[in-house]
Formats: sequence, C-alpha cells, structure tokens
Amino acid sequence: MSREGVTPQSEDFSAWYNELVIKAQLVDRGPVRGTMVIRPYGYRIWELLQADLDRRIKEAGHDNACFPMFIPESYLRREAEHVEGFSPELAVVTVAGGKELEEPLVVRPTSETVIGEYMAKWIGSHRDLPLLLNQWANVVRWEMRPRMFLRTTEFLWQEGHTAHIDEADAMRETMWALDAYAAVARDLAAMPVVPGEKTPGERFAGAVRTYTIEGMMRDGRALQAGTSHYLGTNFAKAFEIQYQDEAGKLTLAHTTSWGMSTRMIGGVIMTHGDDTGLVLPPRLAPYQVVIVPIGRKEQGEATAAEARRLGAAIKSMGIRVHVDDNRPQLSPGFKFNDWEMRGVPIRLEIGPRDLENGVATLVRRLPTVEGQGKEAVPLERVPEIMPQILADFQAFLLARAETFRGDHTRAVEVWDDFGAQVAEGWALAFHCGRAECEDDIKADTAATPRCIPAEGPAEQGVCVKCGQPSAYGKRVIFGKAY
RNA sequence: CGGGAUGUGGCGCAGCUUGGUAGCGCACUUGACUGGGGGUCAAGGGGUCGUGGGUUCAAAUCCCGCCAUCCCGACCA
Repeated sequence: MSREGVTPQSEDFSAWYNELVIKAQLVDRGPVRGTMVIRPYGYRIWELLQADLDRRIKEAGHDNACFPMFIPESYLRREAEHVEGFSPELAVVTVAGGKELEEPLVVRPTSETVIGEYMAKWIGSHRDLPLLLNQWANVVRWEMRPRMFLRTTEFLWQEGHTAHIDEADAMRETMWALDAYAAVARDLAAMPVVPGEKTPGERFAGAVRTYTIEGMMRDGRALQAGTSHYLGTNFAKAFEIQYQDEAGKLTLAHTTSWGMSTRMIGGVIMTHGDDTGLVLPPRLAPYQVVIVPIGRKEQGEATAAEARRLGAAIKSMGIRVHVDDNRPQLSPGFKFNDWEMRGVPIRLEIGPRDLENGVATLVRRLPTVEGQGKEAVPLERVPEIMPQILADFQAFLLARAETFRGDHTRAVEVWDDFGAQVAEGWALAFHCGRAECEDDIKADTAATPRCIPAEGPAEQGVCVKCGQPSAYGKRVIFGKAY
C-alpha cells in the first residue's frame, strides 16, 4: 500500500477496494477475524441510509422493536430448512457466567425464530393482523471469506418481520419492502438495481419465495443489495403463529421478512468509485461540500475567515459542509487529493486570488454535463446554487451507473458466448430452472442466476446451458456475484 | 477447509541466506520558511522484533511448536 492514493481500480479491483475502505477512513479492521470497526465517516453513510429507510418503514405502518441477540439453539431447530441453511455459519455461546450452559445460545444470524416465538404469543385474533415489526440490529454470521461491508462476521442491518392473514396480504408486504429497497438504492445511493425473484437454488433458507435487488458493480459483478422473503406458513407452523379467523377457526398466519444491511455501503463504493478513490452520491455523503482555504499569515486568516463564513451560509441551506481550516501542516494540494480520495462531491477552494475577485473556485468530484473542470463562482451566489449542483451531481451518478450497466448487459443465446459475457457483466439468458444445471453453470463459469427480473418481457426459449425448455417465462440474469 | 503469504516504532517495509550496537521511508513533536494539485530545512520522541520452547558465550536472524492476520478458491446479506 503506497502512501499516496490507492491502487488504481483499473489495475486491481480487489486491492483497490480493500485499500480504499481503510484509507478513506470508512472502516478499520476489527480485532477479530472478519470484523470491522465502522469509523465516523463510514457510519455517517449508514446513518443517512438508515434515516431514509426507517422513515419509509414507519410511514408504511411498521413499528420498531428490538429482540435479544441470544437465541436458544432449540429455536433454530424448529424450522428444518432454516437451521440447515444457517448451521455452518453460527456463532454459539456454550459457556457463560463461568459455567457450561445447559442449552447453548446462538448469536442471532437473523431473527425469524425469536420473533416468530413472540408473534405466536402476541397474535390471537385476526384483528391482531397484520403485525408489522422491524428492528435495527447487529447480526453474526461466521463467513468463510470476509470482506469489508460486503461480508463481515458481524454486520448491521434492518430486519422487517411481519405476519398476515393470508398469502395475498403477505405478498403485498413482500413486494412493498422490495420496492422500498429499490427506491433507497436508486434515490439515495444512485445505484440502479434490478428487482426480481431468486431462483429456488438461491432462496433464503425457510422461504417460499425470495426477492432481491441486484446492482452491478464497476467490475461487472452483481451485488445483492437487499432481500425480501415471503415465508408462507413455514415459520407459522414451526412457531404456531396462528389466529382465530372471523368464523372462530384457528388459522396459520403468513409471514414475511426482509433486510437491508451495511453491505449497501459496499455497493455504493463499487458502483461509483474510480481510480482516484471514493465517489459519494451527495445524498449519502457525510460531507457534501468541503471548503479548503488557501494561504498563510494574514492571507490565510482572511481566506479561512471567508471559508467559515461561506460554510455557515451553505450549512444554513441544509447542506452538510466541512471547512478544512484546522490542518495547517498540510498543503492545499494534499487536501485536494485527500478529499477526492474520500469521495466528497463538491470542493470549494478559497485562495487570495479568489478573495480579490470575490469568488470561490468550485470543483466537482467528476466532470459532469453541467461542469467539467474548475469554475469560479461569485461568493454570494454559492449557497443558493449549491442545492441544484448537488442534485445534478446525484442525477449524473445515477445516469452514469445506468449507462455502465447497460453497456455491460447482453442477451446471450448460445453457451459459447456465455463465459465471455459473465466475465464482463451480466448475461440475460434462458434457463431450464433445474438446480443441477445452475450448479453446472457455476462450476464452469463462476456465474450464478442473480434473479428473474420483475420487469423482464415474457419470452420462451431453450436453456442456454442444456437446451431444455426454459422455465420462468422470461430470461434470467446471470452474473458473478459478491 | 484446501493453496499462498506475512507477523520488526502509529503505518509501510529492510535486516534473517552468513547469529554479535535494531535500521529506513512516511506519520508524529518543535522551530523557521513555504502554500492555487500529494512542500523544504533543521532538531527531536517513540520498538518486550506475534508467541512458547530449544540450540548458543550471544538469537529479529538457526531449529521445533503454537497463535493471529491477509490474499486466492469452495458457503453467504
């Protein structure tokens, strides 16, 4: 790792990512394998995501709650598929208070089981439904191969858990959550995503149907950025979540669960970042604007004073701004590079020359249609134009990501073209729907079915791999995934 | 769990082959100059060399064990 900057993304994407998350001060390595310390700069991004999603969740009628992180091991066992799916990655506490425990405690990998137990307790009548719960929590999954944000041993997320009177209502809920995730990804993260259903092989352990939003990273790989599950009556059976219907008959509830995690931050990094470092969409940037005063002595005092005054004016517009006036040991050039690496959307420079001319020098993190290089903006106009500049930059990032995804997605008709396409991006292909066939494809190309896109046109064909008739009535997106 | 690598001031590394005073760059502290794209000079502070044992007059260096982390593959939000 060199002192200046990061390994260029174009040279080694993986090294770029690993260095960048540390150097941009988003995270530090945790003391335990696979864990991360989320530093203030990274945590602020999470808070911004969280604030928006939490608002949506509450507006749609859900209430936040918080369940214990320790789950009796026996709970997990009650749903056969669920326990089978999670067993390999559980952290289990067997000793506590200096004594061997009678029943081991699992550190929650997700909370369907505990919450199911309490749903059963709290639901009696059809009038108790729907029960709409959400919790913001940390969960632990002992993953084989950790990667900052994308797959850490412990991560933060939100998990929604709901119980409904019937399948139709539960499915409405499932799709509501998926839409909310797509909206957060698109509107905040400027990350275009494809909503769709997972194939049976990729389904959540214990779900009847799993839905996902898939984003494309700048190396062409796919990232599952949020999932929503219709759990049918699987957990209702296991935990006896039932209600008396209007006729007085005891009936199983239909449940859902849905989650979005700190992985989304990894998605932001890999959707927008470039050789220079992070590129943060304004709506998620801890600092939307950074002001760098230039000059020493009296000049420095004057520019710093103006920078602070301008900073206050910009802040009063509701914009997150930082004045970099407390690091006299660093040269302006260093600061420029530093803030670019850390992904700040807009930089304002105020030097003696600017002051003479009554302007600030404005620089965008990337050249956009609105502005290319540096431009001088009259000081008094800066605050009023800033909201639009930020909005334009946000829109530019989304459009750029959409273009990138379009350029790296192709329909593939024959197996000979498949490998090359998934090396670059996504392949839209027909598939027979057989799990063994998915496995063959994965063994050959490392690609997996990412989703059956909700928006995909109805089409029939033959499986790109084995030639059998296609399933699903449309093409499936294949890609290499994180 | 397989394959590869690494553990030496805060960070990045050299030193190990051939045992003998622990070194370099960056960062940090102080001062001066400098400041519009990763400054210059000067003077400083800071290290049980991952860990346990062994060999030796003497171990960062040689031998054995252990631990941890990272990277690449098989599982996953």
